[in-house]
Amino acid sequence: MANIHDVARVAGVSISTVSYALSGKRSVSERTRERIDSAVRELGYLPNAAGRMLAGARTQILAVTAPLRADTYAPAHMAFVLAVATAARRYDYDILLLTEDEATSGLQRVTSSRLVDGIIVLDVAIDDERIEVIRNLSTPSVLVGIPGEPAGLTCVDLDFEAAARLSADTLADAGHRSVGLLGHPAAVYERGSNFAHRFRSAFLEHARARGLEAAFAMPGPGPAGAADAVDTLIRSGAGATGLVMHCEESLQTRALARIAEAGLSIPGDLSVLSACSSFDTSSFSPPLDVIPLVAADSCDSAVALVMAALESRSEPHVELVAPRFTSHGSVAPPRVSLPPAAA
Amino acid sequence: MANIHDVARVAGVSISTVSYALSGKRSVSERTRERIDSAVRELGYLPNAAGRMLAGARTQILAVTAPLRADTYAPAHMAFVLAVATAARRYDYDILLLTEDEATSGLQRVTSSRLVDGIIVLDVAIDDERIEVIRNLSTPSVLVGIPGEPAGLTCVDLDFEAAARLSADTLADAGHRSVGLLGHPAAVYERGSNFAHRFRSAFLEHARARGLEAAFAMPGPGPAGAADAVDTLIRSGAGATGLVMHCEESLQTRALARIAEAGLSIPGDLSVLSACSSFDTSSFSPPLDVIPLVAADSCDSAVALVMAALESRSEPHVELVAPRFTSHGSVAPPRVSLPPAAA
DNA sequence: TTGTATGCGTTATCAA
DNA sequence: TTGATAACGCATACAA
Repeated sequence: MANIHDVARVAGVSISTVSYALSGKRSVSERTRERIDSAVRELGYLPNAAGRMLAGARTQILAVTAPLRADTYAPAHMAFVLAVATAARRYDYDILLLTEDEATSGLQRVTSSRLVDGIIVLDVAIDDERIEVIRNLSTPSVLVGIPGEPAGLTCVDLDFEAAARLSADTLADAGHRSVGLLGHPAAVYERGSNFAHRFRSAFLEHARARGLEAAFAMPGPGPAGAADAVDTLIRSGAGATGLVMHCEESLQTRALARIAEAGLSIPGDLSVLSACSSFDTSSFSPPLDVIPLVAADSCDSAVALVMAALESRSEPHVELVAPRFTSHGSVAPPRVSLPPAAA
Repeated sequence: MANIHDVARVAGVSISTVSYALSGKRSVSERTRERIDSAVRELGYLPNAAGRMLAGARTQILAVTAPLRADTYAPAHMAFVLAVATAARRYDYDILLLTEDEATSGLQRVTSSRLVDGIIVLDVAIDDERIEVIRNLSTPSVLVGIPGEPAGLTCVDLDFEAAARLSADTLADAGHRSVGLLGHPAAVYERGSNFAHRFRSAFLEHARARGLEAAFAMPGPGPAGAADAVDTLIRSGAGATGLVMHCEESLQTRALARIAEAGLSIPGDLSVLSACSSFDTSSFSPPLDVIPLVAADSCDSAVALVMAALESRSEPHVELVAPRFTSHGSVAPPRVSLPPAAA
C-alpha cells in the first residue's frame, strides 16, 4: 500500500508538501498540486488512518450506542443507526457501533483509548445508565432523545410537545369537538422514555385549551388490546370523531383493523392521524395523515452538534426538531358538526 | 489522558516492560507486573488506539457492510449486525458500520486507509455488487450468505439444504404423506438471494425421495397473498397435512391466521414447521416448531474465520452451519394416517 | 528479567 | 512556495 513517502517521491516533492496539498492547509502552487494529484491517482494513495489519527489527534470515528431493548421497534432502531452513519459520512466520519451489553464499559473503552472523537447516544431512556457515564466524559456527546435530567447534556429530539399540539390543532381546525389519543402500552409510560409522557400531557392539555373533549387510552396486552382501546375512545364522552395514534406500527395496524371492523370509514366517520411515526403510513389502508418522526432530521442535527463541539466548545443544550404534518387524506371535518358541548 | 510513559514512570520501569506486561508477549516478574498493574489502575490507563494501530499493524476494527434493501426484514438485519459486534468483542475487536450507499466505495476506503483488519459482508445477494470488490481486496473478508459464484471467497451460512431436508424428515417421520411448502414471495426467488432456491429445491427433492407428495406455493402480493397460498397447499393433491413455512414473520403470521380461520387446529388437523426463521416462533399462537436461523451461529463463525485469516492464510471455502430443530408442539402425526398414495 | 532504540505514517512547526 | 524534522503513542528487535 502506497504511503505519503511514495507519493512525495513520485511527485518529486517533500512529504510535507504532499500533506499540505491534500489537506489544503497551506497554499501549494498549481503545478505542484497537479503533480501530487496525479501521483496520488497513479498510486491509489489514501492516507493511513492510524498515522492520521496519531498525528492529527482526530480519529474521524464516531461511536454510536444503540441498545436493543425488548420492546425496541427494530426498523426504527436501524433507521436511526443508518441515519447517523449517513450524516457522519458527510463530515468524513465513520461510525463504530457499540453493543448493548457493553453500553457503559464500551463508552469508557473507546473514549479512554481515544478511538473515537465523539459519541451519538440513541434511544435514550429516562433513567438511562449511559447518561452518567456520558456526563463524566470529556468526549463530545449528543443524545438523540431526552433523558429525565438533561442538564449539562446536549440532546436532540423531535419536539413531541409541538407535535402533540399540532395533532390537536389539526383535528380542532378540521372541526372536531371530541378527540381521542391512542397511546403506547402502559409499560412504555412506566419504564419511561419520556417522549410518551410529553406527548400525552401536551396533547390533552392543548386539546382542552382549544375547547375539545379529549380522552386517552392505552392498548392493553394481547392482540385485542389496541381494539379495546379504540372502542373505549370512540365511545367515551361525546364519542371521539378524531383519533390520534401515538404508538407502534403493529398497534396502529390493529387499531385500523378494529375501526374497519366497526364499520367506520376514514375519514368519513372518523378522522385519524398518526403521530411521531417512524414507519410509512402512506402504505396503510387507508393511508394515514402523519406527523413523522424522521430519523434523518434528528440524526443530522445530532451529528452536526458533535462536529460543532469538536471545533469549539458548544454549550450543552436541548435542540428540538420541529414537527411537520403530511396529509394523506385521513383527516376531514366530522360528518355531523355538533354544537359546542355546553354553549 | 495517561499514556504508556506515565505508566512506566509511576511503576518505575521502562515503557517496553509496560508494553510487554500488558500484551503478555514477554515474561515479566511477578513484582514488576504488580507494580505495573497498580499503576495502570491508578492512572486508568488504556493504550491509545492510534498508537497501537500504527505500531502493531492491527487496528482491532472490523468493517461490517449490511445493505438495507427494500425487502429487508429489519429485526433480522439488526440481529445479524449485533451478532457480529458481539462476536467481534470476544477478540477485542470493534465494528465499523458501512452504509449501503457506500457499499463498494466504503470498502475501498476503509481497506486502502488500513482502517480495518477485516470485513464481514452481511445479507449477500446472488449478484451482489460488493463481491467483485471483495475479490480484489487483500483484506480478509467473510461473507455471511452465499453468492451466485462463491469461488475464491470465504462464506458462512446456515445449511439451507440440510434445513430443508430436516424439515421434510421431521414431517415424514411424524407420519405425514403429503406436505406443503409456503415459500417467499416470487420477488425473492427472482431477485434472488440464493438461499430461497436452495431450500425449495432440497425440500421438494428430499420430500419426494422419502415418498411424500410435496407441493410448493408462494404468497402473492397483498394482504391475502399468504392466505391464498395456504389454501392452495392444503387443497392441493392429497391435501397437505404438514406445512413448512420458509418466509417472513408477517407472512407466517398471516398464514396462521388463515389456518385458524379455516377452523384447522395445529397440530391436530395440520402440522406446521417454521423453517430458517430469524424471529421468535415460540410466542406465536400456537407456538411453532422451528429450525431457527440463529444470527449468532453464522456470525460467530464468520468472525472466527476472519480472525483465522488474520493469523495465517486460511483457504477460501464455504462453511455451512448445521440446522437445529426445536419443538414447540406444532408437529404431530396426522389425524388420519392415510395409506401410501398408490400402494 | 529488563532497558534502549527504531519505526509505523501522518501532521505541523520551524526554517529557508 | 517548499523542505527538513520533531512529535504523536506504541510494539518490538536488539542489547544487556
